[in-house]
Amino acid sequence: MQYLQDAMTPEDVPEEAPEPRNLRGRSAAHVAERIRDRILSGALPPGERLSERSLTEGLGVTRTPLREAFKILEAEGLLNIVPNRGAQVVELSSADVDMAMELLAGLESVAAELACARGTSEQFAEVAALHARMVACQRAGDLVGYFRINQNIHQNIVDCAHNPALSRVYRAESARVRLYRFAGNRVSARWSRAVMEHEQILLALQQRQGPLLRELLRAHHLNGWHVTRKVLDNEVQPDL
Amino acid sequence: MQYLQDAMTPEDVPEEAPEPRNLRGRSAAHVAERIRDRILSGALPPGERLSERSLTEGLGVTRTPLREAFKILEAEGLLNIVPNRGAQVVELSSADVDMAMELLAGLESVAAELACARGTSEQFAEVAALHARMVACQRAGDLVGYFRINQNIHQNIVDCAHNPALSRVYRAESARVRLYRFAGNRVSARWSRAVMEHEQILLALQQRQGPLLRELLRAHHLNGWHVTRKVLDNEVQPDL
DNA sequence: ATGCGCATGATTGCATGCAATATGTGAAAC
DNA sequence: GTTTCACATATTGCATGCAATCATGCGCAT
Repeated sequence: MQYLQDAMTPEDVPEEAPEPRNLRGRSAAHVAERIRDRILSGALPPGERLSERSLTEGLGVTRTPLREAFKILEAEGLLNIVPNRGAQVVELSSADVDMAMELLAGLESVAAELACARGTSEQFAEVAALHARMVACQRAGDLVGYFRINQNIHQNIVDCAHNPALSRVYRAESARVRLYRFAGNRVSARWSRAVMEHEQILLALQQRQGPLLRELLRAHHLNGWHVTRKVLDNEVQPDL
Repeated sequence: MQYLQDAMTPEDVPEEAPEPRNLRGRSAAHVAERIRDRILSGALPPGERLSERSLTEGLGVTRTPLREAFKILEAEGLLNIVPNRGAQVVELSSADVDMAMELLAGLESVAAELACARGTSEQFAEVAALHARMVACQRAGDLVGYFRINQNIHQNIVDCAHNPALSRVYRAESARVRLYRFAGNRVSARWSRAVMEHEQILLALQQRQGPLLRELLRAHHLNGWHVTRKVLDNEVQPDL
């Protein structure tokens, strides 16, 4: 299955918090974060085999914390570890992504009603501001910025539900399919429609119309994923 | 926060598949499974500190795979690892469990419509059979059996959605709160009502009435969790 | 040419050792 | 009696070494 090479650029990786000089006790987490960023940015593409030797040299740690990081990333669903044959970046089938998208849509629909019930107007304003920035990216033809902010908007809506467990699961599952997810946006016919849908979504959120928001998000997801799926299956030529 | 000491007895842990005699390459996963079982059975209670020494002796492995297992369980949300101070079983606050229950209810409501759309009648029969066994446990006063089968029924309904990602997330989140979740069932006044609700749920599932099933599951969850919460907060004396 | 078997080097899995940090204990000061 | 500090002990973090497994290349038979 195809995937989007450049869903995320290096600038997309938030610059890490000023690390404690000595990261004793945090090596594995630190390494996992570095590798996770490389996977999510596409620098380590699906199917890529991760050799312990090259990564220890690249990251300046020894094999023990590296192997611990592998276990973390495997638990997150980003790596497969095959005994005696090392780790490789998970490759998702079209069916896998279908299922993940269905789950994400479900999580968003759950979040919708909670967000309308509990989101603060500050949070809604934040979403609105992101939307404005996304439209600016669209106008400027900045695909990468558009993707990033789009992703951000959806996460922000989920966060409006004020349920950390929901936010955490959404974030993790979203990350798993990130590379596959946004290829549909390469079809620019979809762009303007997606922006319109987002405007409706924003309105429903601000007016706290939970059931409506739920349906809008569900429809938005289905629309977007339909297009994306066709691109991934090479039925439609992307505009690049 | 209180939790249920005996939500699961050792017999509850499915006897492991006949392991390959040599588990090279599977040590960490094996160890993680053993520790996970101990946490879910309550043998390792929330807050318990896990010393590497005692676990290596108890499990017959060395520290390297044990520490890898710790990382896996931390990623699953079952352990906290504090640098230089080892691992301990996660303790959830009342608010944490609230949020997790809200998420579980949401996941079930998403599953409901999918299950009605895609579940096979064999799967529905399986759920019905589990329900019958659960009622038998209720009549026999077998609390532990009742808890286990109840949990099983809910997982089975989710599995009817035929979405592996959804099933996986539901299983993981369900495990995280298992010890806290079923204390409400210790109030036997709740038992008969819960069984009645289950009968309605089963009916809606068999008749593939998605929206109805969704509402029934949501109500079932809210009812059950309300009672459980009061027990955990010591507002109601359990019947034990 | 093609496929198979085997030797050899590379890679992984895990045990162990050493350094850094935390913890426990008792003596001294107040 | 309580508190504080120093030291001894225990525990954790990570580097490294050895054994098991895998991958690669070559010779040999077909």
